[in-house]
Amino acid sequence: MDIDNIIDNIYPLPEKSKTLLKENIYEITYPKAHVLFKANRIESTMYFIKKGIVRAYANPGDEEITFWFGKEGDAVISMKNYVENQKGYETIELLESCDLYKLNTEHLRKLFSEDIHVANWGRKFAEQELIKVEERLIFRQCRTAMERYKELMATDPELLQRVQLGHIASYLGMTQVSLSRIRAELK
Amino acid sequence: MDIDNIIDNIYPLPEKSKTLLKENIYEITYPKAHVLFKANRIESTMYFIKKGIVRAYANPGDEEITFWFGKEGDAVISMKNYVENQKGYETIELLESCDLYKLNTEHLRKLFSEDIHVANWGRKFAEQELIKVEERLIFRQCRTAMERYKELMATDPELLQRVQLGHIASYLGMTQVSLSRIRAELK
DNA sequence: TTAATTTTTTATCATTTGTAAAATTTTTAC
DNA sequence: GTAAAAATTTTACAAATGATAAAAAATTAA
Repeated sequence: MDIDNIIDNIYPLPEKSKTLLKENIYEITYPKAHVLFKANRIESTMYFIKKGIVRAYANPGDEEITFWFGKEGDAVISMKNYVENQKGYETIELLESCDLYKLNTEHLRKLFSEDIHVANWGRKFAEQELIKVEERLIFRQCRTAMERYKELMATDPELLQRVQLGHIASYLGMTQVSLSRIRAELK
Repeated sequence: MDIDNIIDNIYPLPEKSKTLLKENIYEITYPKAHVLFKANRIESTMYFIKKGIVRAYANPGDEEITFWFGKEGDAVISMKNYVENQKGYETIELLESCDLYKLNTEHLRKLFSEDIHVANWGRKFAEQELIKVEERLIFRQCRTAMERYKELMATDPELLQRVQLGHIASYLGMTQVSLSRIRAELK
């Protein structure tokens, strides 16, 4: 998905504001397994995914907890980084080789304070992410592991094709063994 | 917590913008059990809590899923309502008699398009909510029911004093019986 | 206060999920 | 293509959690 579509899907910008925003964006390609954000670091970048798929995981203790997948059209940010300019709690790695649009968040913040259209674009962006996260939170609360898997199959079957099951299991809040058992039961 | 503090904690506004925003806000008190938002309705209000505590739940009728508690200083919105002007999925009810600040979201949207400071205030508001929701999402993923309960005790012990355990259990993704068992074990 | 209602706890048993280890399949590197 | 590594599935068993019912405790209302 190209950058004009990504920007306009969030909130259509007048040409002048869009130009200002795009001045600050360039394309870059990274190989599979590249790490975009490391936990406990302050970064001032964000990305949009032109092509590919990535995952975010937190690591409280030792056990990786995958809590997000991003694919074509999605924004990739480290939340604390983006919002508060503080150390992020997540690591984000590429699950496939990816074509990305990269932008500098300090520059973006400057535009927020100078251009009301970009400010509202940033507002819409946060609001849309907010809805997505809250819906995932509620969905996650759904009863059984089986129901959570079925729900994912229904809403995002593509994910199951593109991401290895260990990560899916973590994302769904169960062990890989549990997921495997559930899949066997559904055959 | 009074409205000036609530507004400024989100993002300090210049006096003129703050006046515009506050023109649109008034105080109101409702008794315990009053419902602020009903699921499947379009509303154009939001609230800030001056005093009291509320909960949001999805699935009214069927099995209620409590996914949020709000208390002094928190904003109360129905997400789909606020962001997309569409039917909300949650019901929000007062768990105590509450003093609230009420405002109209259509008026707020108008200010977003007219005043860059208010637009950035709205952006900051969404961003801060976003961090809170994502942190809850990750926290919810904590392995065992026991761990989730301990985590809540550590991060928000006050909640356990003010909210009945049935709601807490739902919030933590377990049955009330399970929660009771865990509490007994910890004595 | 007493009675009624709601909330919490306790007990039992069934089911689900986790742990560990081995077997199988798939992917990667040479 | 083959060997090594990684990912997935399977199995057996243990632990955690859920469902249900009923008792105890706490709260609310008359």
